[in-house]
Amino acid sequence: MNTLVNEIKPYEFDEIERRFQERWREEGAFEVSEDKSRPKFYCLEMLPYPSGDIHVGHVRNYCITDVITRFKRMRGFNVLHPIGWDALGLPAENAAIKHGTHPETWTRRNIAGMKAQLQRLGFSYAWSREIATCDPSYYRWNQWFFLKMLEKGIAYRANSPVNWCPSCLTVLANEQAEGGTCWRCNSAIEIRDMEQWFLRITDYQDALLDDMDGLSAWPERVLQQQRNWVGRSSGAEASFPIEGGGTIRIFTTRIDTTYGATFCVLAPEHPMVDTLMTGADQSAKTTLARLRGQDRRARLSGQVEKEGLFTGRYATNPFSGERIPIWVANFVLMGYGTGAIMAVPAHDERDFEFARKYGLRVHPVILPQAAALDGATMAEAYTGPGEVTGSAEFNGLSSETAASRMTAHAKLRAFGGPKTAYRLKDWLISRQRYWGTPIPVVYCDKDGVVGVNESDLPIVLPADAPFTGEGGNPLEKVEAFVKATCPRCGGPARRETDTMDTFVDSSWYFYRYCSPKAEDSPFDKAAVKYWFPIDLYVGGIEHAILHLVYSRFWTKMMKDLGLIDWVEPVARLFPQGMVHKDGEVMSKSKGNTVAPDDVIQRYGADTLRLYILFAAPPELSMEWSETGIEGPHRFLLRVWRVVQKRAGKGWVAKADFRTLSGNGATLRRKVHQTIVRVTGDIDERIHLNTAVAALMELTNEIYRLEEGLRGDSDAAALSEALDTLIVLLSPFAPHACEQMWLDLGHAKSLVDEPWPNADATAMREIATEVAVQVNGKIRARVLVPAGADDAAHKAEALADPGVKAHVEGKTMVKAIIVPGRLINLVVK
RNA sequence: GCCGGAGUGGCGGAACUGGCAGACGCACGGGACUCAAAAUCCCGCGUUGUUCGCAACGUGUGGGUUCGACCCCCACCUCCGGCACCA
Repeated sequence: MNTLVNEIKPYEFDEIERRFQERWREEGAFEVSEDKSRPKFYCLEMLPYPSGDIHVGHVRNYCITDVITRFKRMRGFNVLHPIGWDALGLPAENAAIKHGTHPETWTRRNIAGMKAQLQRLGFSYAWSREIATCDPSYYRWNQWFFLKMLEKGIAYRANSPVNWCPSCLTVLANEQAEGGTCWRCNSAIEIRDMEQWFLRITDYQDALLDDMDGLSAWPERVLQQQRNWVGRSSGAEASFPIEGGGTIRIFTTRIDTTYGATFCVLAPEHPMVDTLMTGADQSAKTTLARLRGQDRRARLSGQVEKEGLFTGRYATNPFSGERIPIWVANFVLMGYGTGAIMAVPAHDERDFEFARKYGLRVHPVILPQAAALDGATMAEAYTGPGEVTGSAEFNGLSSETAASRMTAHAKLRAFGGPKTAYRLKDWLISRQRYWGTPIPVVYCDKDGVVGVNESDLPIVLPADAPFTGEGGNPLEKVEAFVKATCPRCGGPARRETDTMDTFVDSSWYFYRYCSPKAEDSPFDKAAVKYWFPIDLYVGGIEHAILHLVYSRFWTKMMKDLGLIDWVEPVARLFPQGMVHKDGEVMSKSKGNTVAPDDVIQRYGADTLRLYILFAAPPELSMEWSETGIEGPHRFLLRVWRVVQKRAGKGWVAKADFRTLSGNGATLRRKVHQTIVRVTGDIDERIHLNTAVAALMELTNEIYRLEEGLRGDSDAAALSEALDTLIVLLSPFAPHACEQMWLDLGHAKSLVDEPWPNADATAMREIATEVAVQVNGKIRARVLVPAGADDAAHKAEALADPGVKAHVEGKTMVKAIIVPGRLINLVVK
């Protein structure tokens, strides 16, 4: 019978965790107000979609923010750490159709379940600020914003070719149909001409790019993706007169090559094509129809072979006066620039490929490094800069100079001028589905499209819509909803049944957290001014474009509405890595998820938190391993045991550490070095894995030295070590630490315990081990007293027998000495 | 093709500003405790050679700069992410 084992209180994590979770909840431990006496810290995580169950992949996101917020709070910050639910959206409606329930029932049930899961993990949320975007008290402000934007012309209705997902039965924004597939279900997108609601995000395209200069704490890869997405390119426009009347407007980034244009190309969808080809024969018309019918996805990705046809018509190059044929071809896209180009095969790869296929003339006008090019024989286009040739008065200029002179010339002669093209399109926000924010407008026979009165908000989703999955938007079938009166003339009107894209909801939710109960405005201006900007935003990299571009746009738009006076919502963005299992990203659709509940049952929430943070740096993907979790669990048990050995023996007041020596001093040095490491790892670098490693090292050191500690000073050093270990560990494993803190004799909760400062004196070493190199190779390690000068370092090195052997009989060229670290003796 | 990021033991990873490569953990091997097992504790753990003192090699490959390179430069290979017929 081992009596020692019986003396130690067992680590009953389930009981401990539930008890402290209950206490934090009762005390409202993480509720905050706009306390101006302390510096604020707003830490945000991307609000989850209540899909049903969370898996450990989600948990990772919340573990990172939880450690940081608990740490910041202990450092004296007034920390806002809110949570909410991105509760509108398609899966709820699909579930309703499948199971015969209501989307709201499904959503509320999922929220309740997921909330319980999050609480079981002990996350430090300000629960009183919880929001759900499906609450009319939330989405009424979506409607309010919409009315403001409608007034300012930022929201508008237009007929245009839009992306239609035949599986989700709704239109999608450009961003959500990238590559021609639906972002949600991957179905191939169809293009339909429909009248839809748009937000004029293109008004902000330059601001979205230029304001990035202020986003120095955003990862470059995210900025790069957003830059690509906005796709700004500077060039020029020019008109090419058509023989027999009209002009073709083209966009180019290489106006310096205009004298080399040997044909023009229009996109098959270009509005002028039909007119130009009125007289064309049947086979040409058949070809055109085929080009128009080609798979848009394949065309966009360049996987379709270049194909085109001659219209039979000619245009005139406005610079050279040259007569060039007009073609229609599938490689020119209607959605970019003007949908028409001047083709310069000698200096553009695509034009070159097309010209060679159809035997069109290749005419070089740029000389690479003054070498001549032959249009008949060149094997590929020359796309670099060079000296302009064959271009009348522009000959001899560099391509750069020629471009600006020719742009000016075009402007002077009124056939063109400078022009910037963008890839970004306006944000299409209407959706033909029920479970979203109703767009607050009515259609009146007399007044047309009219926004509802602000006093009529919110326009609430009717509870009695039929979810059959057939016959379009369920809202259309609710007579009481559709029937409306015109706010302008009071006559009969039909209510809009389209709802908003759910990305509207998530574009400004982080403002709502500042005053979630505000009733006569989307948020309280003073509260928002106090908390903004968001100091740290943690979430998945998959939102680099969609959510983060929309959010930045929304903030800029709100500034123009006079609601705020800044242009960027997020100071620092931290995209966390994904959790993988069996080499694949963990996800519901892959069926490889691990539920936190099972892990908590076996090891406890504290172990789960520690493991997730220890296994990999937060920004890298981590592989979930069933055996790896044993390490952090054993670590926690080791801490528990060494604490329990001292528990109940009373807290030892700080002794006079100046007399400390031997093991006590060694321990104390380690303690204070650990404070420096853990603080830096959490605060600046967010390298939480190495912070945990440092705490493991400290624990190992306590175990190593514990038995050799003697006397009051040593006891005080041990007491300080245990206290510090628990405080530093508490953001990672808060429940166990709260318990151990009590066991060590403290009365108050750790939640507001001040974070320790390192004592520089304690960290000072008496003597340091210094590496000795001879000609760059390590030959020995010698002990050098702290603060020793170069000569003393050198003397210690030369006294070492191992070093002597490598130096003897040779001439000392020089000695490089890095005090306290390294000595390198260079000999010949 | 273009733009980012990365490549370190059997594995996850560490090395912060050019200064002791492999911290911390997993797995594995050995030992203690035990009737036994689990748990725990201790020791070992890059490769090769070894007279057990050490020695040589070693951070994707090849070169370079430097007293000194995982770190900087040049060329290349591989992997991951993004963009891609954007004129």
